[in-house]
Amino acid sequence: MSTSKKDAPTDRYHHGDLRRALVDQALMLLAESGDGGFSLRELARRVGVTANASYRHFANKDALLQALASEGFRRLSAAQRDAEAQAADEEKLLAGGRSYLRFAHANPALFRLMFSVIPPHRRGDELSEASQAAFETLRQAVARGWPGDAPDPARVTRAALRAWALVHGLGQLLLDGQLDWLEEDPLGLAEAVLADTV
Amino acid sequence: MSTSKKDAPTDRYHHGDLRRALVDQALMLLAESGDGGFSLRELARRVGVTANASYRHFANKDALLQALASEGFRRLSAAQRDAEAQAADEEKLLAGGRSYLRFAHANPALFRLMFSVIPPHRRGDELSEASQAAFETLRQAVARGWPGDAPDPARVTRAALRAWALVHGLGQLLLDGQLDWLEEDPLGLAEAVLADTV
DNA sequence: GGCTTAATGTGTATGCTGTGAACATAAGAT
DNA sequence: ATCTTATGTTCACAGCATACACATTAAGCC
Repeated sequence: MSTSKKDAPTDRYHHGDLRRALVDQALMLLAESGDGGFSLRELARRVGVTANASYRHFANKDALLQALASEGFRRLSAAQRDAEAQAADEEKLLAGGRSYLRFAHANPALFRLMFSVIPPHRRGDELSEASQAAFETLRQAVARGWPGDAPDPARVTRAALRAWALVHGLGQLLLDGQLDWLEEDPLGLAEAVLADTV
Repeated sequence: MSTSKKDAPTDRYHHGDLRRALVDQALMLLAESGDGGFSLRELARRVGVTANASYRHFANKDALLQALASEGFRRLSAAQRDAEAQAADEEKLLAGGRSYLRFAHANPALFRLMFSVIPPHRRGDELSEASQAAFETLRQAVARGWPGDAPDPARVTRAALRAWALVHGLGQLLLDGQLDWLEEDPLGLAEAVLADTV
């Protein structure tokens, strides 16, 4: 790694790997600004490049956001699988739910981007694939935690939906600050409510 | 009611009741545009007034949105109370939950405005009051549906939170189009999942 | 009726945004 | 060395929220 593209990223006309730099900085900018205060121009400013440079790598702002959301779904799934792997059998589902809440809490703007800003019918291929994989992760967790055996697929989906709605609702209330006035630790409260019911 | 302000609202320099006209049109514009495509300028255009005229009645865009959100909470509470009043005793809670889902489904942008766009810590007095009253409506519904007697207030709050999270999560998934790929009728699906669990 | 004053709407301007088109520069192939 | 293609820059435009000075009207007082 001496003369390759990795080194000397400073003030050359060509950036080296602008696409990756944009995505990386965008994730940080998103974390700071909430997804309202996120602008392509500010992003370009941070990366040290002209506002329009990004258009060589992303068709428009939405395409950039889709790349970020896809990354988010991959990380969320990974976090879920990790959490489930480290939990005892009968607590795997709960552990997965907890990881969902923690992900939302740690990446509020990204979470909103993934679920609310870009609705499913506007998702491109990469994002569609990533999000469906994430739901499949949830579905399998529910299927594995099933009490009896030979679960009917439709019933599993229904149960997965129920679990998702609960954990997603808690996440939304948490992110929207709707639990703030109740206790000192909103995340703890959300996890407690989750543990009550799952 | 002949020569009073109610008549002849056309092309006078003074509008008559611009504030109300702004709020009314804003609710319609919100319903059309989703809350992204909502601009003060477009609103003013519709009401037939200059873009800046609104600043005589609302300090800024946010103040207008707060007025809309307040109206939303009042309507949501009213819908809940109506639904509960018309349901049998042991179905009141479920009926309330259903009305929550229907409200979300019928007023998606307003729903998002109420819960996500304006977080609690930025709510002004009017909005704070309206939203707290709405939560109180939910809490009381949960308290009245309690199986045993003499429920501990803290337990009631906790149960209310759980119910809220479920119904709110379903509402969010519904509005975000996350249930669209599963069935033909997303609202029906959400209501079915709700009925399974409450 | 006529005057004063406060309420309300208009015009103009600023700085932000996303994005299109023409141009400039760098890197690679021949 | 020259041509091509990928990549970044400049300039331009329209839409946005919003601030400030001004015009117009309605309401209160004599």
